[in-house]
Amino acid sequence: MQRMTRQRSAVTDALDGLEDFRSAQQMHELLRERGEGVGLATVYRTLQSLADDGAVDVLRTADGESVYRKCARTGHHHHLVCRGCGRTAEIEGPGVEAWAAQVGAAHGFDAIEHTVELTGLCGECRTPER
Amino acid sequence: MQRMTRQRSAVTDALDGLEDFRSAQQMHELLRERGEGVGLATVYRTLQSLADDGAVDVLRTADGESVYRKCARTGHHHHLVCRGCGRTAEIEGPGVEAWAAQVGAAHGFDAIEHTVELTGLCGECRTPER
DNA sequence: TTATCTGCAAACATTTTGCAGCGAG
DNA sequence: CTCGCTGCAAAATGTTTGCAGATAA
Repeated sequence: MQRMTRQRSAVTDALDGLEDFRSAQQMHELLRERGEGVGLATVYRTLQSLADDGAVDVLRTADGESVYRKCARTGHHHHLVCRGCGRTAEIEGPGVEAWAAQVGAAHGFDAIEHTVELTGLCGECRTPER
Repeated sequence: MQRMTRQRSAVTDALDGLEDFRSAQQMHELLRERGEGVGLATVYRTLQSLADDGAVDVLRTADGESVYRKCARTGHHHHLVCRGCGRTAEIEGPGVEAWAAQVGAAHGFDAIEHTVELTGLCGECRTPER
């Protein structure tokens, strides 16, 4: 069904080494830096096929980019990203999972998935020149 | 600050008459059908400025379009979107806001903003042919 | 061998922007 | 009268696709 090509394993390997979401373009650049040249179109095609297989999670950012992350079925968690420096902290939402399922059920929805992303300013970025 | 032009009121009037999300392009076409010609760029600019003012909610569809709806509820709230038919329900997260702020503070982050989107399958989409 | 994958560049879709002219205040 | 707003078309952005050649099986 799917051939195991150099490019495809390069993409999946890169994904395995990452914990958070990356855009297709970021993946493309990352692979380029590693010396594993992969065409941008191939990155898109590969990520898309992985997403179709449910091997990665896809998410759309506020500015219209698709971001991908290896599907960590176990140990779901969320991120807290600094708007200033991009630093990220991993967090776990004890109540959020339950809240999502409950709210969904209350509206007659099933198979609930949730996206929770937090952004803020970390200690170092909180007091810039202002 | 903002001038009340024919185009701007055409857009806000159209929004007032709608209950659900529409894309900028749909709004553009709707206005055209009404005979109230408004340039596509103006529709984008107007919707964007309304969004900045918090007068409309913005949401990105799975295929990358931005959709807008008049902000019914005052104050911050979230959405539950059906992956099958796109139907949306407004929800409020009593605990989520507090949880976000608290988690942020625990990591030394300030000025927390959060993105929470829930997707699921609504009652009618739950049992398709698959 | 051969059907699939890849790379490139051109095509696409959505959104943004530059600029001259219009018009609200 | 003055700026901000508008419309148009061109540009930018992110993603998809056609096709010839490479390649896994």
